[in-house]
This record gives sequence, structure tokens and C-alpha cells, in this order.
Amino acid sequence: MAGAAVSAAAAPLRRRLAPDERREQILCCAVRLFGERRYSAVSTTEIAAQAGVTRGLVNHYFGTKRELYLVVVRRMLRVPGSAVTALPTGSLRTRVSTSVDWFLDSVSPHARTWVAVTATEGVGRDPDVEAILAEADEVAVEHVLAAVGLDRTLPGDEQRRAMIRAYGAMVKAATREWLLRDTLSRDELHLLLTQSLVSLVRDTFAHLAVAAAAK
Amino acid sequence: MAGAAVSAAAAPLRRRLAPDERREQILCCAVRLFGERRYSAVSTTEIAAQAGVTRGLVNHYFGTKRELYLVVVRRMLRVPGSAVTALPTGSLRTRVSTSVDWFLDSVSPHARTWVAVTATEGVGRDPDVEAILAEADEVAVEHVLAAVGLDRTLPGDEQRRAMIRAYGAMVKAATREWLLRDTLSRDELHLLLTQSLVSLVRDTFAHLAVAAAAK
DNA sequence: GACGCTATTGGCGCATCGTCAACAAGTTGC
DNA sequence: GCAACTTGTTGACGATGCGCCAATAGCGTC
Repeated sequence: MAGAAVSAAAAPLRRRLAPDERREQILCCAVRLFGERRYSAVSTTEIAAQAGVTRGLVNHYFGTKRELYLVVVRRMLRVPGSAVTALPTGSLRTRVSTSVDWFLDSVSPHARTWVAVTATEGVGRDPDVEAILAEADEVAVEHVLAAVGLDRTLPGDEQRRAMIRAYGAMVKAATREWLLRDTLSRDELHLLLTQSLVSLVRDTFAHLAVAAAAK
Repeated sequence: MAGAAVSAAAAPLRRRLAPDERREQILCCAVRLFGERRYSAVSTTEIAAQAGVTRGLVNHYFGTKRELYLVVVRRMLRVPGSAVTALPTGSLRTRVSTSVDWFLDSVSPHARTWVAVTATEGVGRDPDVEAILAEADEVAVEHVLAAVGLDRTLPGDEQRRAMIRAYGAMVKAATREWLLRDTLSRDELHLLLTQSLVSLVRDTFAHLAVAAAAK
């Protein structure tokens, strides 16, 4: 009994961690669970259990289950884009091709989480989630504009940005075809993304400028 | 008192409807509520209340809240696409342009519900919802293949279908830009969708065929 | 080794969901 | 016309999940 008491003292039932550390630990489990199942199919109890804590602590750190979810969404989008190396040079097609390659390279290591983030569409609007995704899209648009070398002060900038956002949706969908369904090889995906963006910039934007000048 | 009794008999508290009728009534309310709020923010109690029935009846007809939700998703995708009129003729660009116009015409009356259906979710996979959306996408792919006049037995069909699915994602995103954010005019949207599909078929598919023949 | 700070717990109250037996609105048979 | 049957509909029960908060117990500090 004395031995039991000693070992119990040596390994206390609750371990007290630094707030940041504990928060990170819970968030990590939440990312994994929300990544593999939908919102309603994940309970805060389960998240807490996986993190080795009680449910109350989850609420203590993140307030609400929904708030935790939003943090997870934000976190998952923080993956790529940190190492924006030197801008590519050369012809439009060369620059676009290089950028597409860079994108594919940066996605493939985090394939699983990336797919989860950009995953499903459904019914029911969620303004908060939409705002986070929109923010990430805006960053992507900036990258594309920089890669193709377009002046952002020119008239028609808003329209071009909208079109690039739409192009971004195709990028996501096509990349899912590659990573998830394996219906496209990397080369085929690369061809699609490059060709589409080149056509967008060279043809569609040109038509746009002509139409704007005509009126 | 006798009069009250008579009026009560004339207007009974519960009205007994035909199953299909009641089911449709509940489903209608569910469509509206799920259209304007996200899944977790809609309770079956509220749906029942809006339909003028009790919660138990909702479960009786649809089993589970989730099952009801899936029925809603399916229903919302039932765009009156039945009226697939005669296939357009003329050059590739003309046929694509006509098809894009037809699509935009058929979407705009149901703008609100359509936007709700194609709204992006966030994190968390939902295989059931994905299956429904995939089914609808496949129908759309068939329409596109018919419009551009591609033989479905040719080699590389799977790759082309995948690329058209990706194009479909761009169509949805761009249409949302038009309907929701008003960042594109209908003409600009039409230009984008037409130009992109023409480029996809004329350039990308051509490259694809060349690459396939080379190996 | 005692003290204080605070990370952590456990439980309370409330809302929602799925199930089911009982009830009553219509319908049919006589 | 009334009675019996069918079945659409209700109301309540148990279970689960979530937000909140006072009590508890690690861990650093003097």
C-alpha cells in the first residue's frame, strides 16, 4: 500500500501543462478528428478523451465547440504559402508552369489535410467558415497575380480577381481529382492548370479589356 | 357552449393529411430552413413547428435529422434540367456559348436555392453528401460532353471527364461571384465560362491526345 | 516545507435527438 | 346512422451532448 501511494505520487493522475502546450495538444486532436469526420459526428467529449483531458477543459480553452471548429479551419489553411520564394521569370507560360509546379509540390506533402480543408460542399450557409475560406482565397489570388505579373491598379482589377477566384476553385477540384480519385496524373493536372491559367490571362483578360474600352 | 363544441368539431386540432402531402409540407420547410442556416443551427423542433406538426412526426417520415438533411440536398439539386432541348449546332465556340447561356438562364430563377446548394462547407468529410453531389456532377459532365460533341468511347475519356468536373467547380464558383458578390456581370461570366471551356476542349484535350499518342 | 496561483476537474442545468406506445381523425362495412 | 378498423399524429421518456462554474489539486515560489 505504501508502495502504491509512492508510485501514485510519482505519477499523478492529472498533469499540469503550460496553457499554450495544452491548447496545442487539444487543437491537434481536434484537427485530426474534424479532418476525418464531419462536424456533428465529432463530440467534444471525444476530442477531450483523445487529448487525455476532460470536456470542461476544451470549453475552457476554446469556449464553444463551434469556436474550436473555426480555429481548426483557420489552422488547416495555414499550411502552405509560407515559403514564397523568388518569382519565376521568362514567358507567361513558363512563369505559370513554374508556379503550378510550386503549388503542386507544396500541396502533396500535406495531401490529406489539404483535401479535408477544401473538401465537401453541401447545403447550408456558414458565414464564419466562408469568411475564413475567402481570406485564404484572397491570399491565393495575390500569388497568382504576382506570378502572372499583372498590375493591380489597372481598371477591371475586381473582375480579374473574381475570375482568378473561380480559377482557384477549379484548381482545388482538379487537385482533388489527382489526390483523391486518381483520375488525373500529375502531368495531366499540370497541363490542365497551366493551360487554363494561360488562356485566362491571354485570351479572357484580353477580351475583357477590349469590352471595357468599347463602352 | 354548444356552439363552441360545434366549432371545435368543425375545426379539429389535428388535421390528418395524406402521407405524401404531409411529407412534402415538412420537406418544404426543411428546404427553406437548411437553405438559410447551417445544419447545426436548425433543430428538428423548429422544422416541425414551421410545418405545424410535432417533432415526432418529422422523425416518423424521415427517420433521422441527418436523413432529412440528405433528402433536402437531393431535392435542391433537382434543377429543372429535364428540359434539355435540342442540342446546339454550329462551331465549337457557338455551341459552347449557347450551352453556357442555357445554363445561366436555368440557374437565375432559382438563384437563392442554387447558391445554398453549392455553398462551400469547410472542414470535415461527409461521404453521403459527397455522393449526392458527385451524382449531380456526373449529370453535368454528360451535358457538357453532349454540348461539345465528344465521343465517350475514345481513349482518355476518364481524364477528360475529370477535367470537366474540375471545370464544373469553376462554373459554380464563378456563378457565385455573379449571383452573390456581384463582382462579375452576366456578360463577363459568360465570357469566362465560354472561353475556358473552348480552351479546355481545343487546347488541353489536344495536348492530352498528343501526350497519349507519344507514349 | 508551507503558500499561492491557476490549470484542471466533476457535476449541474438545459437543449436536442430517437423511440414508442397511446390517441384520434378519417374511412369502411353493415 | 353507428361502430369498428386503419393509420396519421401526438406527447412523453431515456439518452446524449453542450455550456457553465465552483471545488480541487498540480506546480512554481518564497
